[in-house]
Amino acid sequence: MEHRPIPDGYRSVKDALPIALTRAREAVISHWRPVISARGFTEQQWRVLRVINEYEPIDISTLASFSALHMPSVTRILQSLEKRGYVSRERDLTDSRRSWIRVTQKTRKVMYDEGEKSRRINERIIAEFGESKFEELSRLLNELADLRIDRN
Amino acid sequence: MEHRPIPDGYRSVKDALPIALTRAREAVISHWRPVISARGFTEQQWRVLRVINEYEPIDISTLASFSALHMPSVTRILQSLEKRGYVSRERDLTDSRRSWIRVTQKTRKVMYDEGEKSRRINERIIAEFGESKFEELSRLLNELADLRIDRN
DNA sequence: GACCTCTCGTTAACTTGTTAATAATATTTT
DNA sequence: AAAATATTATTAACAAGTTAACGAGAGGTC
Repeated sequence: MEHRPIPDGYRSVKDALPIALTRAREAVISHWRPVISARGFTEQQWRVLRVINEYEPIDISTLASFSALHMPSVTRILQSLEKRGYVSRERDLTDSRRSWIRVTQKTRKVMYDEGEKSRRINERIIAEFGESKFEELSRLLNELADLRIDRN
Repeated sequence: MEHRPIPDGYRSVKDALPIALTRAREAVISHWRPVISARGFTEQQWRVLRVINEYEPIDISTLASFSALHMPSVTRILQSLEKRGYVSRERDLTDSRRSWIRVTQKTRKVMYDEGEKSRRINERIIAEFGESKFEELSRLLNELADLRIDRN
């Protein structure tokens, strides 16, 4: 593919931040996907299970926020996970709009079984990339995510 | 939401890199989405148009790679854009599996009309975040995306 | 030329992303 | 208390993400 000159004042599309973020995310996830899908979960389902496992009991809005998924996605994911026996829900007694979600024993077993493998994958990525660069990247990403810019 | 202690050796799920990347991406995109959707495009359609506009004529595999989208997505996006008159395609004469994609005059006009606004949004984000941090982040992201780790 | 293999792009099926609307319940206002 | 407003979660509709299969060409190999 030949590269043509870019008009002044423009940065090449390929250097756009969203594309760089997408590529980086894909590079990281690609190491986990085989493990996760071998267990019969999607990446997002796995994320939801990990968040519930860590913070249970948790309500659905908080779950969506912590796992960086939209509410409709979480609704669908929970329906699937509940049907398959990986999570349970319980209506709040004082506010019946709210549900409290928990993982089941079945999930705890899966988490325990995969824990070691996940940790190794994580450590290998960090080691290969460099721990200090990893920390620096995490810092920058969080800072960018928390940026508040007025839209005028 | 109360925070409970995390088992040893585990990093909190919320600190996972994919979630941080997703949040950062959302923070950036949220500034463009209103502008793009006001023009009747999705974020991905817009990305595809920008890539074609910059590299035309371009084949579909290269287009997918440059815009960080999967082939099936690009196929669907091109069908939609072609139907609406924003792109044209032409079969390669020597290899009839391949098509060459170009933008139409209609697209060039839209790009021209939105160019100034896009540039301002971009500059505001960079200014707010800090140009040196922006460059450092871009560097780290590209390096992470290009990491090759063996999967054993 | 017949066969095998590889590549380009599309289709299919299912899950998630995205936005808007909706139902049900809580809270606030008057 | 009645009415207006806000919050929690689900549903709906369409676009894109993901994986696998498929069709149609192109490129070797015999």
